[in-house]
Order: sequence, then structure tokens, then C-alpha cells
Amino acid sequence: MKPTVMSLKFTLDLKSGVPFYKQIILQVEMAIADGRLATGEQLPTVRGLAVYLKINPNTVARAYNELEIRGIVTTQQGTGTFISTKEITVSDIEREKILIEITRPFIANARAYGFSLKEVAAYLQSLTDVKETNHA
Amino acid sequence: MKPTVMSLKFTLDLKSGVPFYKQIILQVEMAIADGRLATGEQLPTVRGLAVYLKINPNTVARAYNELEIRGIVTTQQGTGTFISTKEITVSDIEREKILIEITRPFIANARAYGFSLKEVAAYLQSLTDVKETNHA
DNA sequence: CCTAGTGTATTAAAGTATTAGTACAATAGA
DNA sequence: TCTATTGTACTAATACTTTAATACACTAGG
Repeated sequence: MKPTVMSLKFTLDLKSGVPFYKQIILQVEMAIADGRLATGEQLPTVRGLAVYLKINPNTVARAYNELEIRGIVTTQQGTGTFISTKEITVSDIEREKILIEITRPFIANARAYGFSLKEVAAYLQSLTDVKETNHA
Repeated sequence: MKPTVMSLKFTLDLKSGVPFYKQIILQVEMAIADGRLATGEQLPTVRGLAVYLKINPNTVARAYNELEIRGIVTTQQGTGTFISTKEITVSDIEREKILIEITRPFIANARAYGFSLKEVAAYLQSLTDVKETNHA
């Protein structure tokens, strides 16, 4: 059975200010993350989802395009859009870039509060010690 | 001696596509993170930096405003903009509370990007190793 | 009180992002 | 091949973002 739009429960928050295509991306990513969409499975068609959400097909297509750029889905004109069978792998360099990006403002903030880098690092380290006893 | 624009080496990349005000925010954050700007120190004045970068004062002001919203700087009309000094006279317990408060969203963010706590802690640790060789 | 220096508010121009309308193109299967 | 189904391209309308011009308001020091 083909995955239906309904089974994925797509919704749009019109008041959030978040662009429709970004909301779609987010919901696809979440559906993959919690297993509602498995690798190889077909996404709702561009038109099908567009009709269901009462938006233009191009908006859905844009979401799918960005997901393809990120390597999350594969699209085939005339056939459909599918969850990539490949693992989502960003390069180590890309990954480090992201880590730097999100860490920088945190460190700036911590220092603004009078914490030294060393102190913050030690705290983070102490947290890992705690967590390790819980699970993986 | 008041901190000068020159001593912080502000620059704008006109071709990057990154908004000027975001570039300024980034450079202030980095200056704090690596110790070139300490708590209590004054940032370049809105006008001073605007003239130096050949942009409108409002653009600098916008950067400073966002930094204030993030709690990184404090502005006083007629006086200047300063790196926040929120540290004073809090107990160790209060201090740890603050650290937990500011660390929690950071960890949440990092995990949302697929980084494990261990991984983040290790990265922070690696940063301290570098910085320690420089100064306090 | 005045003045030089500081940040702020208002408005407008230009660029960019977002979405939709419409038409086109590729694929699979009868 | 034919046709229904799939994604795509192009264009334009609208809203948002970014920056600047200009004028205003607060503060410290003489």
C-alpha cells in the first residue's frame, strides 16, 4: 500500500510565520526520525500533498527539492519522491562547521555571564559522566 | 584606554551575502569567546564602528540590539555599549543554576543537530586546550 | 546650562524570500 | 502509442529583510 498523505498527518501552521516549505521539510524529517517513514518508502506526491494542504504544488516541490539537496530523499520525475536508501551522511567537515556555529554563541553567552571556557568545558564533561551511567 | 575599533579588527565581507549586522554579531561573539573582549569592556560606539565600516549607524545599532536581547551586551543611551557583567556577588549555587540554565538550550540544540553530549563536551575540551596556551 | 558624544526612532528604498498561477516534461503501464 | 500520473520551469504578486537618510533623545563633563 502506498503511503497516504493522511497516514503521515501533515499539517500547516498558518500563524507560525514559518514558511510552508520549511514546515513540510521538518515534518518529513520527523517522520523519518521516529520511523513513520522508512528508507525506500514513497512520500506523498507533490500534487497530492498540495491538494491536501491547499497550497501550490510548487511549494511542496520546493520542500522536496531541499530534502533532496540534503540527501534525505530521491526524486524521479514521473515516478515519485522516495526516502533515500543511503544513510544521511554529512561530511565530517560540514559536521564540524555546524558544531562551531552552534557552540560560538553559547560560549559568548557563557563568558558574558562570567564563566570561563575551562569552567564551561568542565561542566559539560561532568554532565557526560552522569549520562553515561544511564544508557548508551 | 578605551577599546578602539582598530584593536578589534572589525571587517565586513561584502560578497558573502551575510547581512552586515549578522557579521558584526559574529565578530563580537568571537571576540568575547577568545578573550579579546572581556566583561565590562566597552564596544566601539555605534557611530565609530559605522564610520569605520562605512555603513549606517542603524546597522551597527541593530547588531548591538540583538546582542543585548541575547544578554551578551548592555547598552546605555548616551554612554555606550558594554559587554555584560552579570557575574557579581552570586553564590556558587546561584552560579551553577545560571550555568545549567544557559547550557540546557545549548545541549538541546546540539542534540537536535545530531551531536551527542559526549561529542560536544569533547569539542569544548579541545577548545580549552588551545586557549590555555594563550593567557588566563 | 550647554555641548559633544552616545544610542534610538521613523521612514523609505532596494533586495530577497515565499507562494501561487500556469504551462511544460518525463515516466509507467494499459 | 496513449494516457494518467509524476515532477519541473517560468513568471508574477506579495511580504519580509536589510540597509540607509534623517532627525530625535539621553548622558557626562566643562
